[in-house]
Amino acid sequence: MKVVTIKDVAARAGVSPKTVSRVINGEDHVRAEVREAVQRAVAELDYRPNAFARSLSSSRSYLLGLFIDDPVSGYAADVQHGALLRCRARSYHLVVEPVELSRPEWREQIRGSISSLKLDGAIIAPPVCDEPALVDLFVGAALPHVLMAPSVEAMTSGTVRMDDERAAREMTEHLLAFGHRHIAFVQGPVSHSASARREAGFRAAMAAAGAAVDERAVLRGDFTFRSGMEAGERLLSLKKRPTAIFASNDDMALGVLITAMKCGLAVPEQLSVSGFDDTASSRAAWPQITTIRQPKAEMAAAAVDILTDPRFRRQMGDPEFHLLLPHALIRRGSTGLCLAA
Amino acid sequence: MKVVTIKDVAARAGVSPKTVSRVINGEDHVRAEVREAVQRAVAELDYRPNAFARSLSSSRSYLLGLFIDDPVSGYAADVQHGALLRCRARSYHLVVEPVELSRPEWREQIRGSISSLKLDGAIIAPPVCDEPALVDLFVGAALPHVLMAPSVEAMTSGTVRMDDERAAREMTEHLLAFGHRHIAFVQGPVSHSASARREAGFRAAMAAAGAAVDERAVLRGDFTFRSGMEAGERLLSLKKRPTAIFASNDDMALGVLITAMKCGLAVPEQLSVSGFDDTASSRAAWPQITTIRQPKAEMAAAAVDILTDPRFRRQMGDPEFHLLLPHALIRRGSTGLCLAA
DNA sequence: ATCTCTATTGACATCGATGTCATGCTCTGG
DNA sequence: CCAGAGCATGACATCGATGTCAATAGAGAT
Repeated sequence: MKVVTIKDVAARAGVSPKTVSRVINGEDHVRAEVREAVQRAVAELDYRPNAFARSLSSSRSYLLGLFIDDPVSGYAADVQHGALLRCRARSYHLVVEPVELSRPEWREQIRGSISSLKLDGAIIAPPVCDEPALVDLFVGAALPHVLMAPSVEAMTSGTVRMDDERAAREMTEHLLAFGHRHIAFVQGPVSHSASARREAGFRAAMAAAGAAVDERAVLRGDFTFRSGMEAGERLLSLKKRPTAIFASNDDMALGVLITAMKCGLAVPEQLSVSGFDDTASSRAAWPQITTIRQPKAEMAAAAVDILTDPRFRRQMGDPEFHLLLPHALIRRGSTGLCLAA
Repeated sequence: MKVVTIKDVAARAGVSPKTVSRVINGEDHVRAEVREAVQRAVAELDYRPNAFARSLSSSRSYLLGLFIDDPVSGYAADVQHGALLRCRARSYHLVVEPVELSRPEWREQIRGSISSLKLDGAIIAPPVCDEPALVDLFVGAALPHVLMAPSVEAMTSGTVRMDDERAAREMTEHLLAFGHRHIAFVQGPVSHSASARREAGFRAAMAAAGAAVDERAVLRGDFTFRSGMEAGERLLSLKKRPTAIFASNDDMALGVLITAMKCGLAVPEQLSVSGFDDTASSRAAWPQITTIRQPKAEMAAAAVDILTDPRFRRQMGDPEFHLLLPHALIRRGSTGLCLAA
């Protein structure tokens, strides 16, 4: 169980440990031949730097934290995966920290990870990125952090987001283009700031097209499959039944779709259904659901890039650290021409 | 930006750093009043031990690794969540490491995490836990590790599993009890050892009931929704159409179910469908899918318990470290009486 | 030929905790 | 009343890397 240390490498290469350290960290001021000798020694001994010793002495941890509300969701999985791969490419590691805002000890837990693990940076996913008390913890600790899809661009934090409102507008226009006028909308939970933006986009597009929004056909959901089913049931039993339903995420859209099938409605012939996010649920259905592709993995990867960019610490306010990533409307089988009388 | 160290606490409590360390780590040989004084000082200064310094000097890292093939799947999410919560309760942290067996550098990456992060233990999820070359990396490093749902109980590793064969038998019996005789089976990929066990259970139950297995109605899938749809299409176009389809995981069962709806078949009146695992997909459908609840989070939590149990290191062969967790058959709407002529 | 100046290198202290071991104390029992 | 056991505590070295700074050597300037 012998552990190879930097001293062993130094001895083998005939240099001092400090020089080995320089080579490992890609610093300047090392002659090419010495560098090669060290690299050879590293390879021969299969040397791996001890991450803890390195962190202790350099006060960098090479660790990023991912703070997330519901780590079981498909959304979380995509975000985590994107962050993980980019971390690996940058020789960082990722620590996932579930945040349970419902339990009072969440502050303690977060402060514990920050100061115990000496995180180099944090990625804060929705919806907890909209909790000011939480973000303040990071600001207070002067810990670089990036908010994903936040409601506002705080100047003390980096941000990575997509244009929810515009995307929702485009989706609504897509439905309008098919001739739909009576379009229902299933809202997301108020705790997600994206909910409001998506609804605003829907209303803006309707208004621009001169189509009235039937307020009885605007229902609140909570981004779950079940809430989508419930909304679907209520919408389909309306006297004036909508010809299209725009659910503000895919899980709810799937719920609506399943409900439509239960009611014997053909999709998209008798009812168009559209979602948002492009999570697995939108593909696990038939017809597959027309949706907005949210670049979740890319957003997470961009967050990692920002946090590991050495310039970031000094320039949190730099616009370069407020990214807007492009979305895309993905046309699939669940939306089509309005065939209503 | 002042960091509180153990020395500060020691000074405040009027004792030596070593004594503070004893209190923090709950060691014996500290007078009650001294212990209290130290705890008071810790609280007043809001002291948090530096995880890196601790790891460096104690050669324990308080880190567990979770090695997993496809971190985006619903299965992975459940496993991870179970492990995460238990880690937190035990003051450990979890590092998730995706393993891409398809890329040649996977060995390097794993060896890097093991020796760089000095993991205290590893949880190896299916299907990679059945890759001997991978497990050998941990055995070779003498790193305690637990295999989840492995094909065999290696004596060099801990194991946590469920009885896949028996569960599959029970599910088959459930269908047989509804009067089904012509039952189709959708196999999992050969890379998952659980696939074979589930199929064996299916065949055993069929044989015990004297029901013949129609080999044309046994198709291979790969645990994805899409492969379930494809299997469904082929099964439903068979001349001798099965009255029940048992898919060996939920994603495929969902694919089968959707295909049945496309074909206009009523479930469960004209076709019973059952799945396995109790992942989100089994509930994101209508009717909801009858399935086997696999205790994924519990298995992961148990793995954490095993790895953090101080006795484990010396007694890997101890039967106590080979757990079999109970499953359950969850009856939902997708299975019912066989109404075929 | 001498003097800067800079590129290269290593000695040594340091990060913040824990392991080891020595010390002094209290308590038991003969 | 004292030897010996055991408890409570602290001094000091240590884990394995990096930061600081001084020392050296060679290049170029005068």
